[in-house]
Amino acid sequence: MLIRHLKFFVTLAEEQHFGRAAEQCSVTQPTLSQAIRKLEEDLNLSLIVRGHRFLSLTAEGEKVLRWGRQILADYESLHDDLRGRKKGGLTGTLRLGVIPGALAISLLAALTETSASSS
Amino acid sequence: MLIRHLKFFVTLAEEQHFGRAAEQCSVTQPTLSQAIRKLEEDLNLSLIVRGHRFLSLTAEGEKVLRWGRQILADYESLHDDLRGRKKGGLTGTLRLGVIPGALAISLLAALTETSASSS
DNA sequence: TAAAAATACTCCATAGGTATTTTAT
DNA sequence: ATAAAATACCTATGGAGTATTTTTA
Repeated sequence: MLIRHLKFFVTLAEEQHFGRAAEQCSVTQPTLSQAIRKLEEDLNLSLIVRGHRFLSLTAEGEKVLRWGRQILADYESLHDDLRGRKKGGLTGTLRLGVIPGALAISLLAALTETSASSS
Repeated sequence: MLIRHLKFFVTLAEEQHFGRAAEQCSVTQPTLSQAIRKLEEDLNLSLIVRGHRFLSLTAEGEKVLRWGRQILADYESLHDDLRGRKKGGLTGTLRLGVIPGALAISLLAALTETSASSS
């Protein structure tokens, strides 16, 4: 799976239109269509409710959309980080482990000067 | 960039050894070597300090490692989510924007039932 | 009939394999 | 001599394009 193709999908979800999404990603409409099909194949589910126009995302598509955005955000942050652009504010990622029965929250990673994460 | 190749890189960082990393990823050593080179090319930086053995990660490699782990964690969470496995604890991602001069912290996204994010 | 997405095809980049070489222990 | 990574080479997959078809609004 190409990270690039996640971008196609997220753009499609925003544009609700294959042609406009393709244009925005600087690829042709068949290329974007094929990439979405490939994604569906890889994940073994359907992302889009298709008529002969774009209709909507499936429930699973909505899930994948949230995760796709997350992954793309991480990916873009990486590039910003590597290029030393910090864009004003400090941004980082925390992971919170929550133990439901115990009402305990363990803080697994803290914000560093630039950003940090751990598992 | 293939998400698969990020996995190669993270595994290599853990194993500190091309051969073992390749074996663990179920690919041959040249395949893994080539994939790492391709990553370096894509990102336009060097990830590994190479002698004729694996020596260490570069400083930039360490950065990429952190982000790679983050992206892979997201990717694996997606799969778990799609398959309805929630694995016990709830896990999510928060994004915190910090305004240095003001000592103010704005909470931009909260934890939902499964997980949520926003920008 | 116009617009949107799918289909059919072609081409080329590249992921991945096998075999081999190089070099440092 | 051995082990590790790189290199050379080959094949097959699939990403991306152009042209066309299909369908419905």
